[in-house]
Amino acid sequence: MDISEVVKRSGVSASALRYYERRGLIRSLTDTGTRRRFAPTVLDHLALIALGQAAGFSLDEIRLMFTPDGSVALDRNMIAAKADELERLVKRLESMIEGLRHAAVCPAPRHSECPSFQKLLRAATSGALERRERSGKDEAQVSRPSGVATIGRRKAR
Amino acid sequence: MDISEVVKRSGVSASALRYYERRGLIRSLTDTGTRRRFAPTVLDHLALIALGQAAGFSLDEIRLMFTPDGSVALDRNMIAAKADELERLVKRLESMIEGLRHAAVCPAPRHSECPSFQKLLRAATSGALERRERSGKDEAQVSRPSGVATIGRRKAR
DNA sequence: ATAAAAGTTGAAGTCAACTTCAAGTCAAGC
DNA sequence: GCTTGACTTGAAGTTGACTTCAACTTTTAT
Repeated sequence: MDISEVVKRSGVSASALRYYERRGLIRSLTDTGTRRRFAPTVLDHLALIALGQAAGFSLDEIRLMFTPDGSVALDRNMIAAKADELERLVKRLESMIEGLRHAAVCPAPRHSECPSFQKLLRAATSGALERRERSGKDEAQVSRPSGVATIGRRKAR
Repeated sequence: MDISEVVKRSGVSASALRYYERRGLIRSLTDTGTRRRFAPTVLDHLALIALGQAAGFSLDEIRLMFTPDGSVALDRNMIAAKADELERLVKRLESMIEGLRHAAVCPAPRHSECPSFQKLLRAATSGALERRERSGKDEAQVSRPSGVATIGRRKAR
């Protein structure tokens, strides 16, 4: 398959494919300068990459999921750790959702006077809640996507 | 309070405080060149900023939560929309966790032969799962934090 | 045969939220 | 009065995952 075929079938952009190749996540059968040709298995690889990203793995971590010959070899401890991590994240998000929903209907004239809101604030500042990141521009949908909190404190220094 | 006092009490770094001030999220009583003095209410502001960040709002969005005079004025529709968004995210994360847990114990010699894993892959590639971001270095904990998927497709353009 | 479309490369740009740096200012203790 | 140490500023650097650009080369269609 040529690159445009892979783009069509995978939904991954050509520049991302080239980037993945440079980073060692996928391979193509190519002499430099000529056009890339991909084996059909690249689609499976891209699927695993997408899965890994959705689960919160970095590209470096995802690369470890492939053996040098290109087959899949998941580190089960790594996977389980990520699942645990996601679970903790979900718990925090759930209390966050509850708090936000309350804030949206709270009858108190000022949120600073509402006990539930105070509790939310304390949960956000003390304890485990931390930085988050967010993506760039999105398209013409009404509701905008966003990123989500990470766990764990950053070092001051 | 001077800046070091705010750093101590809030846990927010001095450079972040200056950054927030430049971005218009907090205010200080200062003639340029001299040292910043913060009113005690800055701590409440910082708490709200931390909450907003944990919920996935950008700094620009968080700025909208403050009126020009510095009091809090939450847009309830915005809050409710964010709660909905987090809820969708949680649902996706939950199926992701389930899939990961399965992958970690799956008896199939190759994941590509496991039907549950196939299903996970399909869920990750087709449909709503998208890019994610992740934070920088973290401290000496065993398990590493990470970011999480966002919703919504980016334009090919 | 040739023009346009599609592909190639390395380098630089993007985004958000900060951090780090360099160079200078100010304040407090001895 | 002078050395620290805390603070100030604007500018530039960081991170991850890409995208965009400029300048070419290669196919494909006419």
